[in-house]
Amino acid sequence: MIMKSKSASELKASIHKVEEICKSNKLGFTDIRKQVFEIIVKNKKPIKAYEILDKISNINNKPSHPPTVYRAIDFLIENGFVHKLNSINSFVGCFHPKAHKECYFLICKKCNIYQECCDDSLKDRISKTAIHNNFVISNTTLEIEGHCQDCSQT
Amino acid sequence: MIMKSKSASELKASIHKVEEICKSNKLGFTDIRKQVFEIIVKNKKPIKAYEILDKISNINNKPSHPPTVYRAIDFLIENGFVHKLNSINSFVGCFHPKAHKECYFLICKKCNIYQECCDDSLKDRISKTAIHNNFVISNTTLEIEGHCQDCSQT
DNA sequence: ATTGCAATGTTATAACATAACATATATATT
DNA sequence: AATATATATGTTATGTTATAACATTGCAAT
Repeated sequence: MIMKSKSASELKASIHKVEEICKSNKLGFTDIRKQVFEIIVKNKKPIKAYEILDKISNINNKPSHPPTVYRAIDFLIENGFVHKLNSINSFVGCFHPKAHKECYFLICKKCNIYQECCDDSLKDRISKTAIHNNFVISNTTLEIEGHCQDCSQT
Repeated sequence: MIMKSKSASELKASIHKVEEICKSNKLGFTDIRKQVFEIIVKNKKPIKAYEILDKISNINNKPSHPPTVYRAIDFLIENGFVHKLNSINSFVGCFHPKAHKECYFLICKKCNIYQECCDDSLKDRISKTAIHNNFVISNTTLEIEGHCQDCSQT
């Protein structure tokens, strides 16, 4: 399943869902965590930590510091609300928080828009590959860089 | 196909093969590039840029600088002789230079040994996923982190 | 020999991330 | 309510990873 960008309503739903999950799991969805989460999910492209830092500083009219942002990001990743794209040191919101641990991404080098792609057969193959090697997976990074349809048709 | 570590002869063969490829493609396999390549392939684990920097400095008995190492790494990656593991900011030699563009990796968090894993059916699935999304791949990062067989049996 | 090009040297700094410790805020316990 | 405990945040400093920019070298082609 593929989505290219979130609509306003999807966005709201996404934020609401995370709030619910936090409430029912007694996770502190504090102001900063909420701010960071919203900044990430509202951004159309993967966003970098220091971009988040700037935005947070603006929102609160006072300079924030890197640890503040990175701690919030850690919390959000740990709970499956956002993902890190290692190949571009950037962060994206998860489309299906708690629905899965692993996400796979298509990242367009030109427009930078990403697509979260949770292909079951792909997931299955990766899992089989691990089993075949007696390997116990804790975390998978699959980032496919290239050009999306729009950007290929130059 | 999976390999856990290179034997001494595999190592030699690997270095020789790269030399041959460079010769026949008129690529300048200069001293520094060769040094960096050997450091990477001889290392049992993925190695970091600044570790390479230290080793280069020692070998040549004079301090080298980051750009020297990063340029050599760029050259080696461009030509498919080494890979970068984005999830751990480290570099590994490629077992099959020029035989393929993409490699997939199992990375043990405990012993740090990696396995290069060129599973065709996995390759195939990734390719199908891209096609299904009208996405043209230029580069794929698949890094599976977890525990290898030895380290699981604690 | 001089021009052009590829590679390297060198200095500085940008970009990304965390350690360590202080302070505050919330929650639970008595 | 007072105290203890844990969780979260503030703050300073620094560690780690990577590149920009420009100077220099060495070699090859005309």
